[in-house]
Amino acid sequence: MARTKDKNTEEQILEAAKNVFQTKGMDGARMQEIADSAGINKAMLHYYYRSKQLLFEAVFKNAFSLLAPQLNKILNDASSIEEKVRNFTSNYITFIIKHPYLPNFIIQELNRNPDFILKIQENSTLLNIEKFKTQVTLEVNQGILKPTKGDQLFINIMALNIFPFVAKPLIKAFTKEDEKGFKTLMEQRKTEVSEFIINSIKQH
Amino acid sequence: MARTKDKNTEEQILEAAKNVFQTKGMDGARMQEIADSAGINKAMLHYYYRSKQLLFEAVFKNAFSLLAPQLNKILNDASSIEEKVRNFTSNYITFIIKHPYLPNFIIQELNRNPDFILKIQENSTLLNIEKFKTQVTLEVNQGILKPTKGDQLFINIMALNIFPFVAKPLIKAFTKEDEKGFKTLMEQRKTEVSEFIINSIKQH
DNA sequence: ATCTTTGTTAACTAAATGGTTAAACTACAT
DNA sequence: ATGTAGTTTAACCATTTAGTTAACAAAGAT
Repeated sequence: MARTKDKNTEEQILEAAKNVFQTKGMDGARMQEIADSAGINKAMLHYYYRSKQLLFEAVFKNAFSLLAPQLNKILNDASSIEEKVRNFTSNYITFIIKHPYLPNFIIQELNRNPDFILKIQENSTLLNIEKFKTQVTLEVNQGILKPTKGDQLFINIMALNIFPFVAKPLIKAFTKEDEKGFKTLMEQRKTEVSEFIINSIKQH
Repeated sequence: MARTKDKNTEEQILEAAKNVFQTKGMDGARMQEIADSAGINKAMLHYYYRSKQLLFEAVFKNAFSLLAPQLNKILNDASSIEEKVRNFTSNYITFIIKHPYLPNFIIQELNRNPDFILKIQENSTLLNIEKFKTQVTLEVNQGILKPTKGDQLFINIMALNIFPFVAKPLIKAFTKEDEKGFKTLMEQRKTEVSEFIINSIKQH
């Protein structure tokens, strides 16, 4: 019985591969587990994607292209720094609660193989903080912000938004919160984090 | 020729295992590579540590026991929140520059197997932020700090200090800095981060 | 109807990998 | 010098794993 289901096999594989790679990583993932999870024969993985490496790259690019527009908002839209911080923080945390394994997956795999970032930089022109830095300098000169280094501010925004999800097990251990308590903390952060940042950089 | 060198074999293995596990992770590490790196026969790994799992756990506990005193400073010493933030930030960044793979290793492996944290919680009484939270509440009531949630402040301090090292490849890509430029950014952060935090929470 | 292309499977292969074993070597106590 | 306990090695083993193959099924195209 040929699987003439609504979804085509190639997409089923990608979906299954996403789940396995994002939870186990490249080294921990097994082709057999991906096949089982997709409900198909292992040979199909190679039929559609040739090798584990290529299947992994398909998953990775997919993940990154999901994340990129989120980051783009803070780098390249027209609003003020304060608005950007507020919007980004709220949107990003909402986004990650929907895709909990994403940031950890990307960071882990980039550390394993930093060359991956080169492949990504070819495909997307973003990943450039120059515009953001210029805007920070401008708002500092206009007296809107206290003296602030654009690159450090960018790092701080990323850190405050992304880190809690990456270090989730650590944070749960320290705060003694369960899954529900952790989620509450993260919901709080949608506004807490932007207040924290704005408080620090806004000229009063 | 028996290796009657100054360092005993067991320590040589642990040192080699540390290097391999911390860069490749549990799944990516190979026992043969650890043996080669230690300059000894693979059977010795099992002679001294029985299994890959146990060798890994020895490395992990070692890594964590190196990190714990750092975190302890901010949780359990007697200074004010402002002093704690300043000292911790400067000390922690210095510490991590010396042990660059450590935070990523711990975070990656805790995500792979969150139960590890249980084993650690048995051995060390630390990992408790209650004292820190009480102190924050106290300083808020004394009018030293603006209204601030202790647990969120703790997360923010961790995030700002640890994240840049965990996400190093991403940050290098965004800021277009090379290794040297990255290190300069991190050196700046020894004071930048504490200013950023103090600015945000201190009552003026 | 049958030929061809595409999709799918079970069985197989070669290499890698964690772990074992039996023999050999070292140092030291007697 | 010899026995003994601890240490080290080369060779081996069983299993896992990514990848291949050859045969088979489905569905259009002619």
